Amino acid sequence: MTDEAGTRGRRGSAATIYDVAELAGVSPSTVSRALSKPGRIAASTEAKIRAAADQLRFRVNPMARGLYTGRSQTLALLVADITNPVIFGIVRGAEQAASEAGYTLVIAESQESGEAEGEVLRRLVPSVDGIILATTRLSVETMHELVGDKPTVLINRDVPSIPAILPDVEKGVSELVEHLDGLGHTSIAYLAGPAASWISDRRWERLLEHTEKRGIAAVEIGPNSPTIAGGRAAVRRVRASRATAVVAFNDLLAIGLMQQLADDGVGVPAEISVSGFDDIFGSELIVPALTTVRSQLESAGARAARLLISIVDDQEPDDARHLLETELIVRASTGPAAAS
Amino acid sequence: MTDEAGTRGRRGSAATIYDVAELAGVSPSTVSRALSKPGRIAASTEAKIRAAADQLRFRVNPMARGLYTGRSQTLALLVADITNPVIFGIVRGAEQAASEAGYTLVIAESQESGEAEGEVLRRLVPSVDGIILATTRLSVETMHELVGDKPTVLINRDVPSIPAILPDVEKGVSELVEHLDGLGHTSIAYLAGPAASWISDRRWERLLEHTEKRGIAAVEIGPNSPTIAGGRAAVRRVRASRATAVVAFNDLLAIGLMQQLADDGVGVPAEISVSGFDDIFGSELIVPALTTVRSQLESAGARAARLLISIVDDQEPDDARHLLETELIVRASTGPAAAS
DNA sequence: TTGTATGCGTTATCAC
DNA sequence: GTGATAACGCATACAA
Repeated sequence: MTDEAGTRGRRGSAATIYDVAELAGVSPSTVSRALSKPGRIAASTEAKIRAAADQLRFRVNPMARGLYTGRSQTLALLVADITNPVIFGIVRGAEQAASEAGYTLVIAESQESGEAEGEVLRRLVPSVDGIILATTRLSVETMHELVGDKPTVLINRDVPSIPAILPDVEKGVSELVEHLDGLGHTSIAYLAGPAASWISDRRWERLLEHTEKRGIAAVEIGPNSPTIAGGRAAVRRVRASRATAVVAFNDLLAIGLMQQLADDGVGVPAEISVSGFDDIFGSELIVPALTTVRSQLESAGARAARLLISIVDDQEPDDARHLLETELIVRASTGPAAAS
Repeated sequence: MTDEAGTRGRRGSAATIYDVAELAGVSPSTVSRALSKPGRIAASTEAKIRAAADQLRFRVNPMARGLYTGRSQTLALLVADITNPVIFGIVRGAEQAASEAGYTLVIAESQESGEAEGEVLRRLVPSVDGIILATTRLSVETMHELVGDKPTVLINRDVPSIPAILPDVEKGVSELVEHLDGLGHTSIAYLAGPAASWISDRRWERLLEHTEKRGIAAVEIGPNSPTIAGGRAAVRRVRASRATAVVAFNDLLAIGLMQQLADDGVGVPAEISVSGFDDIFGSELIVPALTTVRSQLESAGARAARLLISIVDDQEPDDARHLLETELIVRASTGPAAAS
């Protein structure tokens, strides 16, 4: 057993099936079969081939395989902002599901910019087998133009004819409104997300529905950048609205708002109640801890990846358009309405 | 100008340079040249070719190109835990630097497990041009065996003969010890990170150096899982040590410790001072806000990517082993030593 | 400047 | 069960 397993083909390049074939004394096509299919080959020669492959440290060249098969075993996940904690769950879930199925996940970020998103997508599309678009800002036409007929799954956005993983906004929002109603609030301000955010519109719609039903006043303030800075910037309009409770599009906005309120000496929840969406890392750290509507982001990522893979592999997509449950997490940032 | 730009080669597959060549009335190699090189071709034919390519929505097949060139224009970044906020900066910096240089970044996670890390790496290595290993747990031998001669850059770990981006622990730690000394602390506990963490050892070493110099007692407690749960679990040993100040390996540990101390009714910083490393999102949200040593993680990611690309492209690696500055951020979790 | 021929490493189709 | 051969799409060496 020679120690120099690095006896590669020529130069310093990696071993190919030709090298393995030569060492094992068989033909290259037999090597290919032995390493792809399990038992469609004589056990003895398969053993020889495996030994030779090990000795040469053979690894199949993904590009050669991909050129022939037309598949890269790679999926793309496009998100607006990697540093937004909401994304974690999605990323981790998608990454795990992808790698369990033997796929590699490429994560790309559009930096909250529609143009950048198009650019990134254009570059990525040719080299992946499928695409997950999380909270995209793209118009429907642009989306279709860019992805073409490449399998695509959406997260947090509903476009006809494109499979999607969507939250069941309904349950969480109804619980939230019920909670605020129970605390005596009669006027709620909704701090909206970005202008093109499908999910922000859905949240607002549901909120409006439930406040109407309960005879609570509701006003939409926005659009806002879905960041801490965005929340801080919105404080003036929030206070001007005289609402006794704020529902922010996401936790980042809510946290920014609370920080600025604290700086301004406004008590939360004594003078104004604040709540958000997503239950990000940090929401239970802040003081007062944030009341929020949690979505199952981790399953969203995993489900999106599994759904995409089933489409790519031409299987029966079993759980398309299944909704993700949401639930209210009550913490300390919401309290009884201030007597006005 | 026909509207059906989708007139592809055969079936529904994408257009190739052959299709473009036919439409433009030139040879495939001319198409290849026109689209790779800028001006090494007659302007008139180049225009024709571009028009044809646009009409057919031609996109070069990355696998065909890669098969020939041996390059995938892809880099891998391996991290222990995507959901750890420390990683954000690294990921974002690396992603930006990579995509600026025309590279795609694949982010993979080892879930804090050495075995998983090896597995992931084994799968990724053949399909990327280079690798960034952030806070790896792998042994030096395993690392060499897995990456082979593939260009590699380390973050937060120093291994002879492998380029690395390292923090200058010195400055931050000396400032921290000086700060604690100034507050009258005479006994410090270091809450260590995982057993195989190079960076945890460096922090402890430096800490020891500076406490010795100042005549302060120091004790290492650990190893600990670098998570909130790890911090909570360590509280008993921390209190048993009777140290008046704790320096945690990272902010997550520090936060967990503070949460458990709060649950136990121990005042921070009144009874014990707590500090961490990294200045993650959440550290200024918690109450009391966490005193911490910040590293420039975003530049670490970007620098690692740029360094790796310069190696892959065979350029002069200009800033190898340049250290990243660290600085102390004083917040509310550290205060005067309790009278014992 | 442009066209022709060849090879990158793999898989699938066809003989044997 | 195994070997020869063509094809995947692109980029280069060489010829024209």
